[in-house]
Parts: sequence; C-alpha cells; structure tokens
Amino acid sequence: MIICIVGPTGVGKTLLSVMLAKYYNGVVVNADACQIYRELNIGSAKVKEEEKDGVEHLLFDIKDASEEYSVADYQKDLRDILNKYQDRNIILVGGTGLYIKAGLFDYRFSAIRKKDYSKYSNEELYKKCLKRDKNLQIDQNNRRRLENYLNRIDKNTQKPILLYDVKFIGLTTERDNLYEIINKRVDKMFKEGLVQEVDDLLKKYGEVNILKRAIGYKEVIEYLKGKISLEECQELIKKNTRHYAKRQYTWFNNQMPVKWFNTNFNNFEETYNNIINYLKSN
RNA sequence: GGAGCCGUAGCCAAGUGGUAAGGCCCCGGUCUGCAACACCGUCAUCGCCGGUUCAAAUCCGGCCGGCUCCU
Repeated sequence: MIICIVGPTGVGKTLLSVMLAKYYNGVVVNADACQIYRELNIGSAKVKEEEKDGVEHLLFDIKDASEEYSVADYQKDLRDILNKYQDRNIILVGGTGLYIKAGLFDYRFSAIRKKDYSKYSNEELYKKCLKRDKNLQIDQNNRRRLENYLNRIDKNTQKPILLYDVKFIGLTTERDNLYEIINKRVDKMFKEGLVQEVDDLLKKYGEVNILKRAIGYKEVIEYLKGKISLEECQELIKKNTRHYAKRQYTWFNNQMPVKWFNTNFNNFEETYNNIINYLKSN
C-alpha cells in the first residue's frame, strides 16, 4: 500500500507520516524537493532525528547542496524504492507536487537536448512551440517552460495516468490559521539558527542553485549580503511561504485525487483517527 | 477662532475637464527536466452632498475627516 500525505507547510504532515508508518509498520519516503539535500535542515523544516521515532526514512539527505537534482532524478529514485520495498507499506510525504506526480503517474522524461534559445524573443519561442502543438498550455511569457518544451525530444502530451494504488491524504486548515502557523514557524526557524545554517552553507558551497531558490535560504542570503534588514528578511520569508502554500493548494486540488482532512491542532489524535478510519474503509 | 495643505482599492500611488496608469497584498489559475521554480488571470468609478458643463476624480460651493502653521 502507498499512502501519500500532501498539504502546505506546517499542517502536521511530518507528525502524521511517522504515526501512520508506525501503525502500518511502513517506511517514510520524502517527496520534498528541499529535504533531499543534506544540511538544509532548519529552513526546509526537515524531520528531526528524534521525531523519526525509530521509523525508517528514505530519500532524505541524499544530496549535497552543490549537487543538481531534478524531477527526472526523483522519479527514478522513488521508483527504485517502490520497487525494492514492494512488500512494505510506503508513506510518501512532502509538498512538492510535481515530484509526486512524476513519480506516481506515467510521466516520461525522454532524452533532452540543450539548445541555446537566448536569441529568440518570447514571441518567437512561443510560435515555435505552437507549431508543434496548437493547444499548448504554456504562456507566451513563460520562457523557461517554452525552452524546456522545445528541448524535449518526444512530446508526450497524453493525460498521465496513475501507475500505483495510492491513497492521497491531504492535511489542511483554514487559510487564516495556516498563515498564523506559517508566521510562527518562520519566527521559530530564526530562533533555531536559520541565519547560522545559511551562513555555514554559503561558506561551504557558495551561492549554489538550491540556496538561491529555496524559501528561507534565498532571503537570508539577501540579509547576509546586507541588502535587506533582518526584519524585512523574516517578513519576506513569511510572504513567500504563504504564496508557496497557496500554489500547493492549487496543485493538489487540481492535479491529484486528494481526500482532505482538517488538522485539529488541539487534538491531533482525533485527526489521526479520522484518517486511520478513512484508510480502513477505503 | 483664523490661514494653508490634503482626502483615488486593504496598502503605496499616477492622473488637474473627455469617461480611473502602475506596484504590493488578497483571491483564483497553469504545470513532464530549476517545481520551495517559472508564469497567467481577477480586483475602485476617485471622503460626502449639491452646482457648473454635452462631459467632472479633475472646476465652484458647503459639509465631514486628517495634517501643518498662526492667535
């Protein structure tokens, strides 16, 4: 059985994953693009060693910050695990929708070529893409996606189907409440030493890609460079995290069949029981 | 009590007679190789009342609110 736990930051996914893993004697598998990396602990809100509670955790801490890693790599890594652990219950947790979808649905990452399109305007690129597919879903201004599309050799545009028997469990809470949780969580990260963590990573690896794009890291880098104040940095991280949470909802609501459960923060046992009951009866 | 300035969306803000720029936030969405990415969409009739005018956020009068100065 595969149980996939999704939802925005701070709703209790980590706690639930360990509880379900214990109940089903399963293993927890990471589905978060940042928690793949070693040493990105505080800012990525990675499970702490003591929270793992003896449960086996896979696909956490498998890369150094200097290493590149993408969806295609994740798909391969996840499928290797699903293959190797066929007789175990898998608890897949994380907020990276694309990774989950690419791993569990029949996404095909074909050969890719690296062509330089920098001399083309957005409009020209868009027209090139339209020639291949009249119903293209990519916006004209989205250069990155347009270039990716052109670099792909095979254009598989079929609707991807789910390859495994998966129960998608979503944890959620009211928007206002979520934003409050996010704010508190960010403040806590700073108390736990986020600035130090980023500073150490920066000294060790330099301004590598993952640090330049991960929320909580890119903003602290700006602060360390003296471009923004500490307060501005904190506010920026909160805002970016809110935006991120909203994008996550959009993805999970529209890309996968998620059964949502409201987190009861005063009584998490109740949330857990609701979910166990649902899993038993489905 | 007197004089002046100001009042445009949740916030910042342009527009001084021709039918409300822009940015941020919020909200909604797209999604097969950076996905904690990249990108898209929606969102006001201009403090209130009255007047002038074919036409007013823009001009005039009154009122309300805020700020500064004077007595």
